[in-house]
Amino acid sequence: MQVLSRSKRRAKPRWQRRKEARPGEIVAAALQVFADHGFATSTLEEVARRAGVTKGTVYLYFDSKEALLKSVVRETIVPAIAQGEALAQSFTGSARELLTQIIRDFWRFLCETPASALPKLMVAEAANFPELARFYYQEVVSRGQRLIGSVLERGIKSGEFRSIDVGAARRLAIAPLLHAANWRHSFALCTREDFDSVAYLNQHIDIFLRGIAKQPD
Amino acid sequence: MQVLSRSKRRAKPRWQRRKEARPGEIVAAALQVFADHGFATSTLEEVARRAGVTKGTVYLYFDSKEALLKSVVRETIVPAIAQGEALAQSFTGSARELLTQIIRDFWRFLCETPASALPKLMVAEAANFPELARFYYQEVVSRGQRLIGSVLERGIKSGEFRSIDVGAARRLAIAPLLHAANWRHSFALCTREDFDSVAYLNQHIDIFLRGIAKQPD
Amino acid sequence: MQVLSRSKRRAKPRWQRRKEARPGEIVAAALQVFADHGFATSTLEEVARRAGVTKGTVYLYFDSKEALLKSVVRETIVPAIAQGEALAQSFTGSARELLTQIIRDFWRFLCETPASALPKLMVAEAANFPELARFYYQEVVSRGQRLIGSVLERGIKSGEFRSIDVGAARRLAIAPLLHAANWRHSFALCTREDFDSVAYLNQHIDIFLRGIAKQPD
Amino acid sequence: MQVLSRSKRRAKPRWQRRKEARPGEIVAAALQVFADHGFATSTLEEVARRAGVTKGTVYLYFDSKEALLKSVVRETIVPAIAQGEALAQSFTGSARELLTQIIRDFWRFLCETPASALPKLMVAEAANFPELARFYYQEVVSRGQRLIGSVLERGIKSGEFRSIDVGAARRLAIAPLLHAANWRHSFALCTREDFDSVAYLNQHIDIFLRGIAKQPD
DNA sequence: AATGAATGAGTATTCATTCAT
DNA sequence: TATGAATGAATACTCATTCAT
Repeated sequence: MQVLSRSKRRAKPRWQRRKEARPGEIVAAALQVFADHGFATSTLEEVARRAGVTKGTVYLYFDSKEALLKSVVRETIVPAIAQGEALAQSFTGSARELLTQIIRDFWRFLCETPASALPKLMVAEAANFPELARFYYQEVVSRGQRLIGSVLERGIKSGEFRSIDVGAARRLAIAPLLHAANWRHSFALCTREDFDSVAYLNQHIDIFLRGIAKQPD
Repeated sequence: MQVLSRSKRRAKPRWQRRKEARPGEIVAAALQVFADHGFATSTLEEVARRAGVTKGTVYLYFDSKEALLKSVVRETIVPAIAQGEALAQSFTGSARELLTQIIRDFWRFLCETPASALPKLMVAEAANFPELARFYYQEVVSRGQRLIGSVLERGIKSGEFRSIDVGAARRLAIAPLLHAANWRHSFALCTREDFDSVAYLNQHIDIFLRGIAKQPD
Repeated sequence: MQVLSRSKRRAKPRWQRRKEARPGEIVAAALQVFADHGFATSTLEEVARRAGVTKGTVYLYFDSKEALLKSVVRETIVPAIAQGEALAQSFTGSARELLTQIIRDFWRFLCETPASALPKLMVAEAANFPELARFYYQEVVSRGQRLIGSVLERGIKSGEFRSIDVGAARRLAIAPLLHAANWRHSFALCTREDFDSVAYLNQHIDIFLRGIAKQPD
Repeated sequence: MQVLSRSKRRAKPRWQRRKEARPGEIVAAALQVFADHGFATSTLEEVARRAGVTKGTVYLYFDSKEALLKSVVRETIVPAIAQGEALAQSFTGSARELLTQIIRDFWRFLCETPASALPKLMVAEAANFPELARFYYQEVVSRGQRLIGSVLERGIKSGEFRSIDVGAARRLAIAPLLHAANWRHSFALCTREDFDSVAYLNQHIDIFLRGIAKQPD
């Protein structure tokens, strides 16, 4: 009797209780799916399938499709910016080196993690979800701009950089990276043209640093 | 008598017959609507309303929502690239001046016409409409890259520019413009932060030209 | 001046005034189209195209799609029944010969004219257009039944036929013809199986006459 | 407390979960609705309503309206033909008796089950759905014809029947039954004329058997 | 008399969301 | 906790019908 009931309970559990692991898996799946099709075109069915659960389960952890998107944005971004800020605080070398470092870190983050899809997603959905856009703007864009801006100012003060318009330049430092991330999630899918990302990044850093340098190399 | 003649020359006919004007108006309306909500979220109802017609009329001129998107892309883009190419051919000044000119022209096109929404649209929908993406890539992106690339090479030959990686640099010349266009159609909607586009463009040209210059200014 | 205005008026008349011919052509086209796709699935666009006019012209002569169907039924059927009735009145031979003649005439009418599509059409649409069905029932079905019935009764009186149930038998005389017409407009389209209609008709007449004959042949 | 428990065991749950029962109910409802209005004119809304579900539920079980029609045809027909074939195999009496039996069985099937709508449906939609028509032709019409044909041949060999054209005669044996089924779903709806189906069937069997008999009764 | 551009009501289909199991 | 059957609102698309030309 015992044995039977045991084998019944254990042989094939209809589902697993994994309260802790689920949300993260679902968010990861959602990021992928949203990246592939865009938010509106993605179905929760596919998100669920990729997370290895069913539609209903998604609603166990997220209130709505939009809430899921918010979580995707939040969770994918949170770890990234703070790291850059910490680096800037503790860094002792030249502004030039710091800027290079930050750009490379951001690049690695953008290229080597699934986060590369976020810029595309946010640009596409900002108009549809203003609140989310504002959150992203404040927690990511704005902080990122301040970070880059502070480094530029540090370099101007130290005499490494020319006295440039920091408000514009901090955007210019990042724009090529966002462009590359967008590319990867759009035209890269339909061309075999190679985007040599290492050369591209080096070129950007090289041109940008020369462009803002006080003394020519 | 009065009544009859009155009803006969009605003050406002229910609709007008404007075969030539319609398609253009619908495309223009569609560009706006798609720019605002993205393709998937836009309804043909709203496109029609904004074009001053009814849904049925849209289908008189376009086979499907997707076909409408294609027309939007085609008609908004075609006139732009050719103009740049013509300029490059006829230009007699320095590469530096030509590059500046092309970037400014492109900027004006991107900022002062509704075309500014296209980069966002294409990045968002490329994965969903590979054929359209390929068209855009070939007719716009690729031609634009070749154009910029040829100017860079001209400058390298003439000794104005350093011997840079043209494949990467031609992207870097444009990336900030695309970034600004995307910004305008996303975060600009939910921040009051001013994006001083004139300063931004000048700064980009300045930094980029210094960055690729052979002799420091 | 005169010449010019003349050549203008005559060179290419935008359309022809053919008030008399149009309705018939449209009805004929409609019968074909309805026969091919059924009533609901047919579009007035196609009817018009096949009649060599445009949609608007159809509405010049017919109030609605349904009215067009009515005209199709009326015009295709009216000439047929009366002819049979006339034959019966003037016929002087045996009932057997008369029945054979009527069946063969009806068969020819059903096989050699576009009318063969009508039984299918009426069966399919009777529920949707009760008034039309009633009209068809009264003007075609009922009259046809009475005609056949009278011939059968004539034969019973004359001792050629057994004393059969005329109400049923008059249907049985016609059913195989209707079946063949339906076949032609349905399964015949998707099978290469040959339907030898001559043998089929002869067989029917042969079996039916033997079946109702008083004296075996 | 009361309120809570009340709301908890609600008297009537908004819907029931009946995965097994649904498809059959929907198919049954669809057959009725299609029979009433024809395929094109029927709405899934009405099918759903008659099945006691909502539109969405129909799509849970059937891919499209057309797929639903296919299921209707398949499920309504499958059980019918095989029964006749089995009878023919095991039957030991005369061909005459067997033929009578098969015709009566088919008649009962056609009159006492919802299947009576199928001939009308198939004739009406064959042109629009050739693949479905082919399926129906092969699985129903063709098998039915072979069945009747084999009985006729058996009777010819045994000397019960004359040496008739079997290809035509097997159709003639069935045509009156199909005609009656069509009648029921068309003109029967708009006439009060009584179709005495028992007398009709008996008359058909009587006439047909006499018509093919070798020796007159 | 004829056209065909414009309309707008109607419907199949999808999918986020709910909830009985 | 997990499922997935059931819902119903939303929308692309069609086409009979109208009417300005």
